[in-house]
Amino acid sequence: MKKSPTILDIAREAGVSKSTVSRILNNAENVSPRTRQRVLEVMLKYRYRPNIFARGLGGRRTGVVGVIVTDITNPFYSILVRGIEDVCRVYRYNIFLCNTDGREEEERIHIESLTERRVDGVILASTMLNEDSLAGLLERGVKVVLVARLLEDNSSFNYVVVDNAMGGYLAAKHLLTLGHKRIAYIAGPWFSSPNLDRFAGFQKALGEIGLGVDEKLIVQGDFTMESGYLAGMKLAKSSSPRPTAVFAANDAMAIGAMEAFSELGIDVPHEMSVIGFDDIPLGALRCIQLTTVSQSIYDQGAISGRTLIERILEPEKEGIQQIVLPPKLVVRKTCARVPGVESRNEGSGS
Amino acid sequence: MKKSPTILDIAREAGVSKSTVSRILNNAENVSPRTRQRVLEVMLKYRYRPNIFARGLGGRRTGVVGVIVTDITNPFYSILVRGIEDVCRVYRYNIFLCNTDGREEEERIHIESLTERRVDGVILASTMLNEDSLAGLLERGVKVVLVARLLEDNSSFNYVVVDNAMGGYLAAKHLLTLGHKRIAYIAGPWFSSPNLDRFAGFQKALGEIGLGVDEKLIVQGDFTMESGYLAGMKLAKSSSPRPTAVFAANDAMAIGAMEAFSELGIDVPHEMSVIGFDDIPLGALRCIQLTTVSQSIYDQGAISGRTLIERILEPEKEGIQQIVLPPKLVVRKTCARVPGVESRNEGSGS
DNA sequence: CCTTATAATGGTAGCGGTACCACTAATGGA
DNA sequence: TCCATTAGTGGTACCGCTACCATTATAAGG
Repeated sequence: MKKSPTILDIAREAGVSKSTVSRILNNAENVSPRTRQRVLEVMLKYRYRPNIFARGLGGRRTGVVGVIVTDITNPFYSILVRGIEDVCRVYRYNIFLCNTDGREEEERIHIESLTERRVDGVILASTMLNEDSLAGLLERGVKVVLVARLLEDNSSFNYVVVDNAMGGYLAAKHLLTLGHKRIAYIAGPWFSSPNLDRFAGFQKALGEIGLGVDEKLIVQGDFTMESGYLAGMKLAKSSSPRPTAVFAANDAMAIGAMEAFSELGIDVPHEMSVIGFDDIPLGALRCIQLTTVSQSIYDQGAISGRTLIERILEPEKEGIQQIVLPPKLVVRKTCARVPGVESRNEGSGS
Repeated sequence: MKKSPTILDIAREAGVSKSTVSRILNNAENVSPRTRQRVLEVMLKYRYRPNIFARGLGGRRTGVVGVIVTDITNPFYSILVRGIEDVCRVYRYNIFLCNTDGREEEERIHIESLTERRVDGVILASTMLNEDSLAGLLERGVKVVLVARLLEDNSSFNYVVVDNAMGGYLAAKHLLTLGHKRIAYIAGPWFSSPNLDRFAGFQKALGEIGLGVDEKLIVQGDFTMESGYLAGMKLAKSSSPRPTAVFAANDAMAIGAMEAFSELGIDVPHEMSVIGFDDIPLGALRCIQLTTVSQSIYDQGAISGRTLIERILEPEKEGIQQIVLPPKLVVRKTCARVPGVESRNEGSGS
């Protein structure tokens, strides 16, 4: 293993001083074209790359950000990360990828490690958020952007989210318009702000026509397809009378539930309407055709990446950026009108 | 923004020298328990974290590896990366994630950037591989592991792959056993070693019973679902007589093709058998039930991660590790016997 | 021709650690 | 009692780079 050449090696070989080479590395103006040319040739010859650790020692920016997600295997996160990576690449930023599996402890460890590695910023998309860790980051001047989740007190954080309450409202409204009254909710964890907000929107829509949420029709999930499957099973078997529609807090759970219904021979949409949230590509498959509330996942990633890098590159702009994107209803084929109900939004039908 | 405390701040506060603090940081033996205790308290109080750049200057290991994939959005890669991340976490290694979209140029840039950041190793899973970039890595002592792809001359590289030729053979054999004769192949890019090998295995199986591959039944794809869809369309419309079965070089393309067949009203499996390769979770959905050749993606990630870190941590072990995993046929519901053909593997049937 | 401004370069002190050597005080053996 | 040993420290020279100041060469102005 050859030792990497240093700035001194290059300087000697080119017959100049370290300073001159350093100037060229940093694109400084005051170097004669001839010297620059000669030094560049030597650099090329030795495949010289400046030692980033030596550079970083000066306390300048490191050109690295951390991205913390729950599980990259989940298409939601992989698309989000892709959006982030694409903008980072433009700015020549590298990203550290961290999976937490929703465990607060893992998240703490990752944040510590990222701090230690002196990242310029962190994008947080994981389910749990430990406010103490975040405080530590801010204290050290590390820029932070929350994406697709909120904290109780967001006042001091940059964030990018969809209007989850509105999304939940849209979903519920769609089902209500189709005449559904007994609507189940497959929930995500209750410490998750998207779940909370989607549920709030759902509840609001029901409330508007004087309907309450039946607690027996709320089934707990954790945003995974498996949990959706289990929830679907539970809903189909134990609740009587059976709900005519299900609003799942995300697409993965909606699809999981549909797996269960399919297994039990319950026809979607005619015996059971299903609506999800996220609009992951999977839902668009012909054999699924999931009606859902769309949030542009990639865009959220890209926007959060841009927000973060702007904050890093222009720290003098102190303003906090808080972006709320509008969700959109995507009607496909998993929701149908309740049999025997006229096309009215309200009223006692049946 | 507070300036981070340095080792000197801690030393002063604790009334000792830099050296002593450094010893404690590195768990050296010769420090009295009382001093250690006192210094640790000061560290805790100031939330001291050693500056990794200063540490790295000494030319020691950085605790970071790069992972280069084609597209993290592709479930194959996200599962692979997850496997890698999980073992890296155990060793407290961080990973830089890089997407290339299959572009050689992007890959070159990423490798350069990783070199600059002095990663200890790189795991390459991207479609293109630029041998010059690799040479640069090896030259600098950066450990390299190829995963799920090979080079023409692999002699000097660590790698982890499945036996793709065997997988292709298995797939073809399965279709032949069901009586298929006209079997189409939806190909990946031909510079991709998995595609090449899978095709070779496919060809071999056909050859064994005296069948050749009909060039008109080879349709070009690029491993994406969209390309599979297009290939399926082309196959269904233009080839006459239509093939009775399709072997797609990966699951994504197989599912894409099934989308096309579904759109055209071609029944899978009764009018068209489909077999894929990879065994991504999506294929196990009830509405897909794709018969496929399984390679344990997660394990390949985990094994390549372990291989890499072992190479990094024990550089004295010079041996090169080359691991070939066996593929496994997973029979689900997208392949059926050719109508009107008896249960014979060979012969002129019909 | 000398002075002064300017462009191009060299020299060197950090940045925050680690490694290694030097020193001190206490301990033990002769 | 004295010297050798050793555990526990402190001191300092790097690591490779940047920032800043000093120096030299060159050109312009009087």
